Amino acid sequence: MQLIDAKKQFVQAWGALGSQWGINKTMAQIHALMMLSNEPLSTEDIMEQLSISRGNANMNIRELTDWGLVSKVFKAGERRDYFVGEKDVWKIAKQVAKIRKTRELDPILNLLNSIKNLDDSSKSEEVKHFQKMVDDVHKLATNVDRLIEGIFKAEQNWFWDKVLKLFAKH
Amino acid sequence: MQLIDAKKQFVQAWGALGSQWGINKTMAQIHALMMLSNEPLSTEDIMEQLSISRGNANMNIRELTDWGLVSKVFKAGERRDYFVGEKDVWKIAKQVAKIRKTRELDPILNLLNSIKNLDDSSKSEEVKHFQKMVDDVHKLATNVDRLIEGIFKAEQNWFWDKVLKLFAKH
DNA sequence: TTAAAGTTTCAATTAATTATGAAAATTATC
DNA sequence: GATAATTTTCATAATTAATTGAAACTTTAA
Repeated sequence: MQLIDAKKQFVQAWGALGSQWGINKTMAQIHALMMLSNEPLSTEDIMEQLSISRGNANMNIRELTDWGLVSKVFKAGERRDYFVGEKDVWKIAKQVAKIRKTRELDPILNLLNSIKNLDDSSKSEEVKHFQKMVDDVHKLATNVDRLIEGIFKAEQNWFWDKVLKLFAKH
Repeated sequence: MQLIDAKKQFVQAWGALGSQWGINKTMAQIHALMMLSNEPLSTEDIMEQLSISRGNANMNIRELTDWGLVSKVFKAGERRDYFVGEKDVWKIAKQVAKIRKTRELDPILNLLNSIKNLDDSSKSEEVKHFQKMVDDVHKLATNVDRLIEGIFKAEQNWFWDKVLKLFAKH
């Protein structure tokens, strides 16, 4: 396989993966391009390589910048903006986890807290079951929350070494 | 708060969470209803509680059944189908992980394998960088794969006990 | 200061996804 | 085996999400 084809396949697959996880396809594809490129890319480069409009490119580059996965760089003697993507996949994963935790997990934890105390003190089976389910979900969500917090602090090698060892015996 | 409002909020939040992770909102809401209900629910019940059409209800119940999160039950003397949802949140999480691993992670791993060997033996910086990135992503994906495999085998308490202990010192 | 280059915005359009509902198919009951 | 109840299918409609492209805005440098 040629480099150019391999790149295309990677970009395409990254876009598809993003879509399946609620991330705009174009955003994921731009991210893929940025990961694969040694050199900073301009908006023009991205428009060309993905055959997309200027507005689309601009908006998704901004979104990636907001996520902290891409940053602007200045090229000497060049007027236009160039961008580079974070290349460390562990950092990328952590960053995505951090953002999604804040946006999605934290609100769910708040909601679960607020609904677990009902006025209804009837202790009916229905109420008891509801409270048990909410509590179970809350416990799992809290554990996931702590796991993510742990990941933020951990080093990649340390983390995988420890985690994978856990399962080695089984 | 009253039970009925708390349920509504939970169902609504579960739907929103699903949407953000590439799962049809209605499918997630039906799943929420099923989790919260002690009793089996019929298609009619679901149509009524979520104000959705029969076709929509039917399709999403089937999808949940395919995911192994809901099963059909027979009610004595009743002609229509009733459904119950899995109530064990750990099992639910494992099942979702299993399905998404198969559908999404495994294909990505295959792709990464197939693109890492290029005809281009030029050892240009460009080729080297590409191969390094693909390799890094592949390593991370493989570790995630193993983590999920481990989760399948582990018991909930054992798993969280071990994992959370890992981070206790830090 | 101005005009050319580059960037951003956003209303309008297009594309993709979901939902509807009625007809067809299936299943149970008499 | 006719019919009534229920489920499934799927073409079409509705909704939601993504994209375009041109105008407005900003920056640079002559």
